[in-house]
Amino acid sequence: MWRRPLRRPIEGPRRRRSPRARVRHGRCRPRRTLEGARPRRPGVDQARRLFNSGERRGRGPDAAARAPAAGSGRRGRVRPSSGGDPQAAGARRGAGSGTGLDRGARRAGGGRGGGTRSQGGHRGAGAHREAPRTLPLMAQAQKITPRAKDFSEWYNDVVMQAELADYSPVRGCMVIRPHGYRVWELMQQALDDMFKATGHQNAYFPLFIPMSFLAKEAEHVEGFAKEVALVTHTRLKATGKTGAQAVMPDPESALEEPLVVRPTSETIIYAMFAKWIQSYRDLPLLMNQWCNIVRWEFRTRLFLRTTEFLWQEGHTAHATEAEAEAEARQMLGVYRRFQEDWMAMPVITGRKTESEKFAGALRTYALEALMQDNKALQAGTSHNLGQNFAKAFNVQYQTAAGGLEYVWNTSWGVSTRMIGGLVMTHSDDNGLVCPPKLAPVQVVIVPIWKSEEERGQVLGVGDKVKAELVKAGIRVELDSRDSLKPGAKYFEWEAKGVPLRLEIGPRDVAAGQVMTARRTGGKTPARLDGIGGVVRKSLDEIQATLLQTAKGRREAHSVRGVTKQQFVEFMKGAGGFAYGGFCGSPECEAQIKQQTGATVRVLPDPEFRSAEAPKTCLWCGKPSVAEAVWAQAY
RNA sequence: CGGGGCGUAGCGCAGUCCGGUAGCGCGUCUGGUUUGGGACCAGAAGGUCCCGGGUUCAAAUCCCGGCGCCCCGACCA
Repeated sequence: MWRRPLRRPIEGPRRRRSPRARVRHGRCRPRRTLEGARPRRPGVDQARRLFNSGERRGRGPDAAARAPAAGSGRRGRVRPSSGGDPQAAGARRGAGSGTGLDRGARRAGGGRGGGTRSQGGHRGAGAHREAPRTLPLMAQAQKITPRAKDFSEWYNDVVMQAELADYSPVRGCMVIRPHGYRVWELMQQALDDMFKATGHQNAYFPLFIPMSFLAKEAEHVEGFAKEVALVTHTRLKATGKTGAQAVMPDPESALEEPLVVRPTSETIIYAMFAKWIQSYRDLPLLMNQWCNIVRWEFRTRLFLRTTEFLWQEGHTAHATEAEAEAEARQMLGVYRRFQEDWMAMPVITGRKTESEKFAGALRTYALEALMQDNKALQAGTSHNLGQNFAKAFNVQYQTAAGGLEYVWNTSWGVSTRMIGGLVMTHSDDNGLVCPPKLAPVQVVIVPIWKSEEERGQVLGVGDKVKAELVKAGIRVELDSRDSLKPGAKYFEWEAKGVPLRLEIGPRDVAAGQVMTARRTGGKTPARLDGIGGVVRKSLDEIQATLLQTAKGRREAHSVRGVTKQQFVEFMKGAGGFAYGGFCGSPECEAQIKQQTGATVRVLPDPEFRSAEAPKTCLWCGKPSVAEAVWAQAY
């Protein structure tokens, strides 16, 4: 260490740390994360954060897409320390995995970056942490906070330990790690195939949009004004100072018109459509782009809401309103199919109310899923934009009859936020549970041996099994690391969500079988011959089971025909989806939000409506104009 | 913008009140023994104690000033 030279004292007896302790606020706005720290209780757990969750919804409609962020938060997980509770056996979490994660998150001491955080709250307590107890200290690898204890913290733990993402030094922005990015790639591939099958083509439009473009559609600008990032200069200039002040934007490089970093691309895309569309023969124009988006969010959460996130935005132009409406509905259906068949996440589809629709749209349709904490997550949106943008950007076409008409547009999108939905729909206290169709690793083979001879045997069998599964098109890993015991590998792969594990030990080799263990529970032996078929079948069953389980849970947390009083209690209690009549007035909507925290998630499509249409508004008692589904939302 | 708290090894923290040249757990690296649900022993590496000034023979510790982060509220919704 070292100290520095010093001199004079001032002194005063002050206790505590002095300087720092104060914060400066100034900017401090709460941003992202939420979690707070929580006092830990002695001994057992230590740090944990809590946070509340974030409730905030997104702005507009498309909010769905937004993701969260990270930056904030969290701190690290708990780590070992004291004895943890010995949870039941299985409960503990995998060690290996943790490793990387957490750490990163919190970043370096400097603190700066984003990381870390959190600790703050806790502090004080010296008490906690007790001395290392002898027990199974080892085992204390980090655990995942149980869902029942703190859902938000559990979510962060799962994301971090599954190595889906990590906090970055950039506030509000996260890093999607390889395992998480693979999930996104699998999602992209499935969706892209569906988009192509419905006639759409991919293209790529600029990240930067002239600020004036946003202003062309009044409602649209207003919807995004508070969260756009601007590029105002084109170069830096050395100041001669050191540290963070060493460079500054060169005043002489200021742009005459700032560029907006796209919060969505309607404006730039329709500006191009105006150029490409001349006649009715050019319609419909069906396009999609996969890209990143920036929306300056304060409170961010990993995947659910981050300043920058990845998504896909489809944009189409049609000759008639009916065609545009059909397109918007069709894509909503595509999303639903994807979310149910691939993500195994049941959704309710429907229309958004005026106050929740996308800024600039005529109508917004959305998909809403119920998470395990009984809060709704908007998982995707599809908009019928009417002629709003066509008029703003002058997108006209000549009709067969020779007239000139404005086109009808649609836009629809889903984002990396779906990964957050995937996590909150299926995962458990042992970590991520990933539906087979989207699992980066669908099967992991864990060999078990004592002697070198056995090692050679089980690895030999493992290689053969792996080859057979690869041939069957299954994503499989053979974990032959010899630095970890089999049990440690189980925890690690469970945390990462691998649906099926095959254990191969000397006894199995002798018996010509392998032991199969499902992430969703249950271990059974399987013959080596025909293992490919057995695995395929198991994966299909797991996929189906996850959807059924999620559906059952959603229905168990949905209520219909409740009175106003019951509704209030429902929202105050466990929460979930509440179906009921709605008078359509923004006042009722606002009051409900204020008094219960719930909002209208959607005015459900026919298939989700109650057998008997509600006659009166569940809140004010006036005649109902539409049935609505309320819930507290992300 | 108000309130509160925090910044020490990759991560979690102790040490700060009462100045004496930095410690614990986990993780990491080596070697050996292990391996059917988170291994053990031994050894090792790893820190500009957020930054800048000041006081003092001596500063993680005291004083002043910055920066950064977290939580609550506000805002948003």
